[in-house]
Amino acid sequence: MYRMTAIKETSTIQENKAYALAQCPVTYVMNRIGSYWKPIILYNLSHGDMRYSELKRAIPAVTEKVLIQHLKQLETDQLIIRDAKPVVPPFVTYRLSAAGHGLIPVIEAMANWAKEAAAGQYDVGKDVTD
Amino acid sequence: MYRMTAIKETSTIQENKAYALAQCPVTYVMNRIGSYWKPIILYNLSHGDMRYSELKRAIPAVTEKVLIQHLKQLETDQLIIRDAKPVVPPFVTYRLSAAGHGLIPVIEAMANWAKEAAAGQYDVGKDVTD
DNA sequence: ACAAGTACTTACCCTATAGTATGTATAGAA
DNA sequence: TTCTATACATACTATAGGGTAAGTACTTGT
Repeated sequence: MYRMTAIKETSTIQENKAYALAQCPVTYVMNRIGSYWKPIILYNLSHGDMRYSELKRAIPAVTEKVLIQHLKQLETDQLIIRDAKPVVPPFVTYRLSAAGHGLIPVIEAMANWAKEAAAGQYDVGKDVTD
Repeated sequence: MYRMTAIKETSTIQENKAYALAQCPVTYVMNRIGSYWKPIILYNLSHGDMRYSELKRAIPAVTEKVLIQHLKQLETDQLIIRDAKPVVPPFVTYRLSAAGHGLIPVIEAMANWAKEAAAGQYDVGKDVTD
């Protein structure tokens, strides 16, 4: 059998992931907001509280199942806070928690990069010399 | 049949995604670095050029197939540059492109948040099981 | 009476991604 | 000669996540 690194011989992938997480701070972040939709949801909430239906309309490409699924996960991960008023029809708002607010610089940096890219700042062929 | 919103009646999901992309800058970013491993790869490259084998050792949790797959994709997306010296054994280095460098603030913001969270600044991770 | 709006839930399916395990070319070292 | 290292490639499988469609509870408006 081919000789591999020690960690692959003795550990499962989950254990490898735990190891990588301790070594790399970005890995830690990806385990929190590493899905496709989560940063998009957080981006929308960064402008202020939103009702469930507002989020739905703001992100029409996401299905209801996936949206609610991610909202639940974000709530469990303490990144957002769900506020449900006991009325009919339901009135539920979502907002960023303290930890969620802490992610705004990440989201802002993403938005900035997208705007720079859209403005053609990173054109094909450009290289970096440092 | 249940009455749905206009966009769902007339558009495919791909079209919905394209629509969301035009509306939301974060969506644009997620289409570039939206996988689990890409930000982790970029984080490693942000400290300097790396050979393929160095990346492999730096991120032991990722399999070779997935690593090379993402490197190819990042290269296609103009975020990294592959440099292969015509020697045996092969000597291939990867480095950030201009656009890749532009993403460093995003990666840095992620790393910062992780460090703050690890320092207990957001009181998360205590009652959350990953 | 019945549709409409709200915030979900659930069952089922399907595909994209990830993981496993192997193979390949080349040349110098042992 | 066989081994090792490099930087991949590839076939095959597994699973997690996402998509579709429909249902639920409750009340106000027509």
